[in-house]
Amino acid sequence: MVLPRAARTQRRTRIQEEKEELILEAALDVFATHGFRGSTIDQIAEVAGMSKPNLLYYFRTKEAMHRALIDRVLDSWLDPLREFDAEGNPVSEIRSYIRRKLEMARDFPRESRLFANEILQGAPHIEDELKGPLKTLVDEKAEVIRVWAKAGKIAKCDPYHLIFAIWSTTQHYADFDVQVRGVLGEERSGDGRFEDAARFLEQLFVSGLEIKEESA
Amino acid sequence: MVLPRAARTQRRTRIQEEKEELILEAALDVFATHGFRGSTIDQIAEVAGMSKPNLLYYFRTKEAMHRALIDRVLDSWLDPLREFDAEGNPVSEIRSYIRRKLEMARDFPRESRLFANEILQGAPHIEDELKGPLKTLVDEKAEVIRVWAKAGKIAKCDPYHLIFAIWSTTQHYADFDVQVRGVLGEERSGDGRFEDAARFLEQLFVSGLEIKEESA
DNA sequence: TGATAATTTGACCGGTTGGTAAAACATTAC
DNA sequence: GTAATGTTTTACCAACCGGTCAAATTATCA
Repeated sequence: MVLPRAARTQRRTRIQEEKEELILEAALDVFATHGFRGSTIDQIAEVAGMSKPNLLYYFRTKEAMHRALIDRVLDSWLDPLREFDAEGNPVSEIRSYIRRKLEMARDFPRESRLFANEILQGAPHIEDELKGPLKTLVDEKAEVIRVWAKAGKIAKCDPYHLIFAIWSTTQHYADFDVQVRGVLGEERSGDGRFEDAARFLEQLFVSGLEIKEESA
Repeated sequence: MVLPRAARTQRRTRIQEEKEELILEAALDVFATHGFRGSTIDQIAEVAGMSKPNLLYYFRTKEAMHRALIDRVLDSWLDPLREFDAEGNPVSEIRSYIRRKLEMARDFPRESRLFANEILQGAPHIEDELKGPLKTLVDEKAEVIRVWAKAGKIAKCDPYHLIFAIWSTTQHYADFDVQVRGVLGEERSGDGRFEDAARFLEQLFVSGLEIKEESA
């Protein structure tokens, strides 16, 4: 008997495990480059190498696929920010946060674009996550930064906008990759651009947040 | 007699002028929030308040509409960078470039999202512009920055990545607006966030590019 | 005013879209 | 091995998509 996916309560088959993995991998490809509305189930099915109805056997709707993908990716996407350590040295914490975010942009550009597409289009599917878990996490880390600034360990600045700046500058290399490579030209479009970016951004943020001795 | 749009060689009617304006306005709305593939002609027609065939009387295809929009917007989008003055004071040039870009993010978020969508999805319609006029302009301004750095007027840095950083941090407030407002919360989602952002970014880039006296 | 050209509309078309039904096929448990 | 369950496919549907057509309507101007 064929049970609708949602009704299957527990115990997933080996095949289920494998195929769902395969599908989400394909879905990431497609959603990341075309956004939700611009993607078609047929397209995902083709990338996954299976028929559309077969795909719909594992995820009953396009929405369900997208949901599953977001859920899986969002968590790991926030890991670098979670690792941000209140006890650590402020400058090196910020420096390594930048580096980690840049590594993610380099190694997981599709994940970055998945969110970028989603947020650009008004975040219709992840509004709750934005205002919930994400906001909570950012609030927490912003407080850490605020305390650092107050204690005179880094320059006074708005911690939220600092976080936004780190997000935008690093994710830029994933989301706007075509533009970056287009502008840099063929010669500079190798992986070296990430090292150059890391060097520049670390310099920018580290000197940019240094304490200015106004009254010593 | 009804002439196909492309065959009309010159002399546009008042109505043509008005309607084309109306359509491009509506198209900007729709393309900016859904991307090219995610947008439908019906949708644009509805926003423009006219029937689909009527809309197609002015622009014969969806592509033509998108093309016209890109052409109209791209030029003005690059104005702030063009104003970047080699003769001016480096710090104040950079500062006012940031401010102008931030003003555009505030006043023309749809235009920003139109490009963001396009580039995010691989820039299928503007690849030539990226590698042509845009690259040329950036090359030119990057050279200006390089000379400034060489002359010791600002810190040594990769000018291309500096430009990318300014683009990404400022456009972030247009492209990722939902996220920014979600994270800042209701209280801080007023227009004040742009002033806060301006203050932070000017501080970041100005101190970040200050000369460090290593050997005086 | 009337002729002429410009604009607008409703009906329509072939292809694509998200999704379904049912039967064929494969796998597993006993 | 066989029965039960899990998986895949073929055929299909209604809604939507980009776009066409011809007729109806409106604006322009001699």
